[in-house]
Amino acid sequence: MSSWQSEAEFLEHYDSRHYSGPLVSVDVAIFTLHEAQLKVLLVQRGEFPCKGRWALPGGFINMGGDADLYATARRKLKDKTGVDAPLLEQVCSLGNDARDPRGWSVTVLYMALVPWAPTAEFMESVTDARWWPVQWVDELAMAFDHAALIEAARDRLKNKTAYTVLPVHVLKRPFTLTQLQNAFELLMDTQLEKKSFRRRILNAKILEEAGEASPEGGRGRPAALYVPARGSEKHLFARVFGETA
Amino acid sequence: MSSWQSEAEFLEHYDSRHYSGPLVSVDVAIFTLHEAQLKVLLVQRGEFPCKGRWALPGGFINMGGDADLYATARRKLKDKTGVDAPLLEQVCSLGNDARDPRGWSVTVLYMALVPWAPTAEFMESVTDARWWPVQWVDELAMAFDHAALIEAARDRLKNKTAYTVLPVHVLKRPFTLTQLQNAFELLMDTQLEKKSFRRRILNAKILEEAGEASPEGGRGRPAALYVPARGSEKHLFARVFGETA
DNA sequence: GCAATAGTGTCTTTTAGACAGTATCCA
DNA sequence: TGGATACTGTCTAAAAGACACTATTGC
Repeated sequence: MSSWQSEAEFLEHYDSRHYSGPLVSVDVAIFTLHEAQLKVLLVQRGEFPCKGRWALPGGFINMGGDADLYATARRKLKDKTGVDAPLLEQVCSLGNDARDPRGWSVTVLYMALVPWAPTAEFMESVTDARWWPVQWVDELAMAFDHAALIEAARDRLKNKTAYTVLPVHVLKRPFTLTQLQNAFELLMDTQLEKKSFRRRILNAKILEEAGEASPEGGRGRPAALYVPARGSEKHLFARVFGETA
Repeated sequence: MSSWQSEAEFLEHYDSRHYSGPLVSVDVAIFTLHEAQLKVLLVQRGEFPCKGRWALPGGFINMGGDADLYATARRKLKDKTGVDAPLLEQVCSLGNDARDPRGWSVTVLYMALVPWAPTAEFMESVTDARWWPVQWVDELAMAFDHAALIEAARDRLKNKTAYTVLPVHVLKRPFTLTQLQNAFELLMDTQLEKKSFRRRILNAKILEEAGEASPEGGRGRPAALYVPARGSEKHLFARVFGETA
């Protein structure tokens, strides 16, 4: 093809404007728990294409300011929730020539888990964004293939909850084991045995005691409070949970 | 920003050439088993940048011909191995402003597993590609961040082998349980108990008997032969294997 | 018979499921 | 005392680890 003698010479003559590739965006499925429901943050698009429809927070990479894909995702998360470094991880990438009317486009999908409380105040200042129960997504007019993206993130969430302690990230700390079990149940969309749950979590030594609290309704025995121990995010159970094989 | 009245009008005036995003490529880490070693397919780059260095098969999306990212990956796989539809799945995407000297670039990484035999003949016609034992990758002059990509794919391979029957994809069919166990051990880089292995695989009912064969060395008791049953790729074990917790 | 490979019996250990039981709070 | 919530005891079941054992072949 070309006949440059060195990489330096090649790069000197390389002009990235001659490259025309697909559109690239980063989208973030941000989940939280509120009012005993799993909710996802959606923004109503103010511009074409898909103006007026609901979409995941996301957009193009800022090639000047974003050091990497994770930085783009983190920026999007902070823009909409005000929250910084909770759980934020890549789910997958999706690209084809049909998902965006502007042409071949690729999105890198991230998912985030945040406790609801710290976002509440900030969210009031973000007029175009709101939390929707995930079950309602089917009913909404969704932009692009974002309904499918949410499902992909939702699946990952469900799967990972079965062998990690991912749900600690949607609770404000400290929390009780009952609250944690509720979080697990909502993320996995299934009921769990109380005894099995507590045995599993406590035996793994991934929580630290942090006092005790009176029960939510005011009535009942006070519950022990916990915070995640250092490194608990990395704990992998050898066996998945909640399968009545 | 703009003031188009309808999506059709917006699209009519949209010119994708005004968009300047990151370079996007798809790279495929293709693994096989040969001579009792896990090997990865690398090609020696003939062009700048990184001319002369070893790289994963990959390149830009053909926006005219590739329907989606998977199609691009599949094309790359077929170009280099002649093999079509074995195991091919997305691992992750990696993007930053440092991995390619041409500027901000994103790669979508796939991994593939193929039996060695069907690739052998085709590979002779592909002069710039060869199988390298994965342990040797550290010693090679690798292009871009491809050493890191290989490690990411390798990690995924190891993890998934612990709760699926992924390794069936690197064996030519039919195979014996001993061959399958060897494949598991090479992909997981650990030793497995024979009895536990056989119990796990056979109880899961994911293999079908397919006659028997005389042992490889000519000596010894003949072994039962198996092929994967339909749907076996989707089988998920509830417990990871090979952990002496 | 021996070497080599294939395959089994069986005991222990770990951890989840089931579910009834006890503990501690408020009114 | 009773209702509500938190927490435990304990039996069973499933599946992995360990490892010695038997089975079938070629020489």
